Amino acid sequence: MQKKPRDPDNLGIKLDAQLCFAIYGAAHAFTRTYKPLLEPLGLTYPQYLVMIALWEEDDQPVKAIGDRLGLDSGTLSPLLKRLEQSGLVARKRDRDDERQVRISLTKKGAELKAQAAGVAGAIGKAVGCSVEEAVALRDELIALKQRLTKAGSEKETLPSA
Amino acid sequence: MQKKPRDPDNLGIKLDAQLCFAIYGAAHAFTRTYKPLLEPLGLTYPQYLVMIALWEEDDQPVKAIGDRLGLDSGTLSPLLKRLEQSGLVARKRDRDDERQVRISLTKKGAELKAQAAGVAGAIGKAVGCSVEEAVALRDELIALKQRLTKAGSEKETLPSA
DNA sequence: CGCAATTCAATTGCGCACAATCTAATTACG
DNA sequence: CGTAATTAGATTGTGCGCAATTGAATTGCG
Repeated sequence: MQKKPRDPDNLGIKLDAQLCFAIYGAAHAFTRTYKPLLEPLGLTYPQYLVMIALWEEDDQPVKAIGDRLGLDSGTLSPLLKRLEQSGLVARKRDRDDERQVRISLTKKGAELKAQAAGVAGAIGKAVGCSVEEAVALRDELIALKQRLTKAGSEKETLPSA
Repeated sequence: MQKKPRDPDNLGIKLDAQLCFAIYGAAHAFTRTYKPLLEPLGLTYPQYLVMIALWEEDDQPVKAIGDRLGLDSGTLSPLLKRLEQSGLVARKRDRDDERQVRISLTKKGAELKAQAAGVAGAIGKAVGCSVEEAVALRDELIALKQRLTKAGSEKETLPSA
């Protein structure tokens, strides 16, 4: 029985549909898994990602966070205000470049990192795979994202030409 | 040099964070890839998924579509109204069970399927992999989703016990 | 210096996601 | 039969995600 790859450049609508549902479902399953774990911390999933970015490097401008997460100011501005209201971050204009708003962790925000370790542990269980498998999955997702992003821009990110 | 899997049940916050960003980024990259392709059809990505479900099987109740996509009525009700306003679907109460609203394709909605084939082709190129690779990716995503969903419920979906 | 182009952030508007609540219809049970 | 429990769908409120616009600050260039 052959695998009849009769359209190498075309997934076919059936498979395309299945891939659609798969990535869509996986992403939502991920956020749904996180939600109950993050609730005790008072964070949503996107807010958690912002906090991770700040735990990795404190005192970043909005733009840098946006680049890291692939979000624009339309999403980040209100999100950061909520984090500020929660007392986790501070927002202050950069003295040298008044266009920029630098986001920094408050004491409370920095302390939250300890609790986040527990979240990571729970996710490890939920994903139900070894570190090696998690690494492999991470790399595949990154590769998928890069292929999609590359196809989308198709200009600036050319490999060598 | 060993791979020191010192916490087999714990991804570690570093890897957890990376996996977070990876799945988040991949999902968004996917929808961003679809967006310009679906715009000519007048569909958003979630609307496209609903249309796929209806192309596969016409005349479904809202509940069935929700189960297929993992969405509730809070999301689907307004979305379906927009599809109705676009003239792609019709909503009518089931005679036998007046609680149900059955969604069916209009002529226009059914005809749109032909154009969707072109979208699938473009995605095939964007994903930049063979049918076999796409199948593998799909299966991994489905497996990931199931592991996450299983961990979340931890009760009803037990494998055998 | 002076003005145009650029950059950063905020705001607005629309469309998901999802929890919580509500109404109406159906089913189950005594 | 009648009431309780269940089910389907809609509605409300909060929080993303993103395009488009706005406004302020900075940079570039003559």
